[in-house]
Order: sequence, then C-alpha cells, then structure tokens
Amino acid sequence: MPELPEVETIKCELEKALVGKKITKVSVINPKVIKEPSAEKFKKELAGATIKNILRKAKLLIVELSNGKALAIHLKMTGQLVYPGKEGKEARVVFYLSDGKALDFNDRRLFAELRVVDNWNNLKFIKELGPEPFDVTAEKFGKMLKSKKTKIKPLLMDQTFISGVGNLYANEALFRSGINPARPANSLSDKEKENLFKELKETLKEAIQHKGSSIDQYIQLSGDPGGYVKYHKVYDKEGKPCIKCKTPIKRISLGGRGTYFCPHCQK
DNA sequence: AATGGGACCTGCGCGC
DNA sequence: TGCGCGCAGGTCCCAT
Repeated sequence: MPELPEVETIKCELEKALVGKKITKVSVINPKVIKEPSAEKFKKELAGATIKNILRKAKLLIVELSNGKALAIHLKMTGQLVYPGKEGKEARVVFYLSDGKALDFNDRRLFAELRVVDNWNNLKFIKELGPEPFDVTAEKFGKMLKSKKTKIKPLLMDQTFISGVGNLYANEALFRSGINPARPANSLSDKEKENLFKELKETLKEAIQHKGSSIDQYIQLSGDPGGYVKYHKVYDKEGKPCIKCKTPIKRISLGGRGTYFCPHCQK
C-alpha cells in the first residue's frame, strides 16, 4: 500500500502525536503480523516503554523506545496506523498509551510485519536497502543505471537499487519523464536519466505535500485520506485519455505488477 | 543476471 | 442476488 510519501506522512504525524508518551499496554488481536520476537515477548518488551523518536527508512517505520529497543513497522500493502484508535474489525494490534488513547494497527491482508528489535540497523531489510532518491545526485543516479540491463520500471521498484519507490510512483515518474516503462535501464540517454531523476523526486515531493495517495487502504494517522490521487496521471487509468495527447492509457504487466503508460508519449 | 511465477492474505468491483 | 474471476501502494523465494 504505502510508498515513501505515505510512510513519510505517517511518520511526521506519529512524531507529533506520540513522542514522549508511554505505551502502557499492548493488545495483540492477530499474532500473524508479529514477526519477532513471540507475541508474548513483543507485548512485554513494549509495555512500560516511552516513545523517544520516530524514524522512516524507505517504507519502514521505526519507533525508538526508552528501553533501547525499537519497534519496526512495515505496512506492506494494507497496513494502517490510526490514532486515536477506533479498534475496528481490521485492528490486529492495539497500543494503549499514557494519554488514555489507543493507537490502532490495522491490516486487512495480514502482510504487514511488526518487530521489536535491539538494533534496527541490523535488520536484513535495512542492510540491503539502496539509497533513497533524495540521497543521491543526478550524476550518481545516472551511473547507477548504466550497468543495469533490466527494465527501468521494475528497477525503480527494486528496494536494493533505490529505496522508497513503489508501483504507483514508478508509473507516475516514468509518465512525467516520457519514458516507456519497459525500456532497458542502460538504454536511457543522459538527458532521459536526468529528467527521470528530476521527475521522480518531484513526484515524491508533491505527494508528500498532499499527504500521500489514498487509493484503497492508505489513510493518514487521523484516518483522513491523502489528497494526491487527483494528481495521478496514469496509475489505474487504463483506457482513459492521456492528459497530453488523448491516446488511451495502456495497462501491461511488468514484473507481475500493473503498469500504466501512454504508448504515444512514453518512448 | 534477469525474468516469471507463485506465495503470503482479505475483500472489492466487475461481468454473467 | 449470487458466484467466480481478476485485481490490489510490497516483498520474498524458487525455477528457468
């Protein structure tokens, strides 16, 4: 579900809402989402801990705690954090806080992953993460693409290559830079690489400003939807006219993921 | 090395 | 109204 802009939105809101508060109790409704340690230990290690700091690494949220441990949350496709919580039917874990309110962790499809760890830097997912688009220069980005024969769109979504970008924003950035998603990465000209890099960062930045894209499950911490959907130009728009040339937007499958593009504008 | 497929799950919208 | 199918902002694992 959420990509960098959505997770960044939640991160900022969690920061405002939760830092300095204590977790008084944790209720695990479906232990499936807890990957480590056991659900029992998970509850024990969180109860009584104060929330010190909230971080985001690509699409992963990290809640640093006063006891030196950290709660790592990957929302995957349908994870949601809602505060104050309502404990609806998709609530899988509920964190009760010292302010008398609850933070709900909802997850329809049970793909999400919650962990309490001693050192989040040691998580395999973290260690293998490539840089975020905001952490490299256009020059570096261009060099990274040079040795890659793989199709550009799946490459943008490869978290070990560049992190934080998912299906939605990969589609949008490629449309905005006029590049066909199936092009081999190393076939892009210097100009195209530079343009793609610029549009990728712009797209993410705009999405953050509008607090993310609520298509299906993503919502802000408050439960409100993010406002960026109305700015999408290709994602989920199969058959609709391209905003530039009116050619119907095409949907193909690349790397098993729905891929939307304008066959006329994206060469 | 790269690509495709399936797995993990639940639930929605569509066509019949 | 109901059923079956395809689809979903992610990631991991296996086969070719």
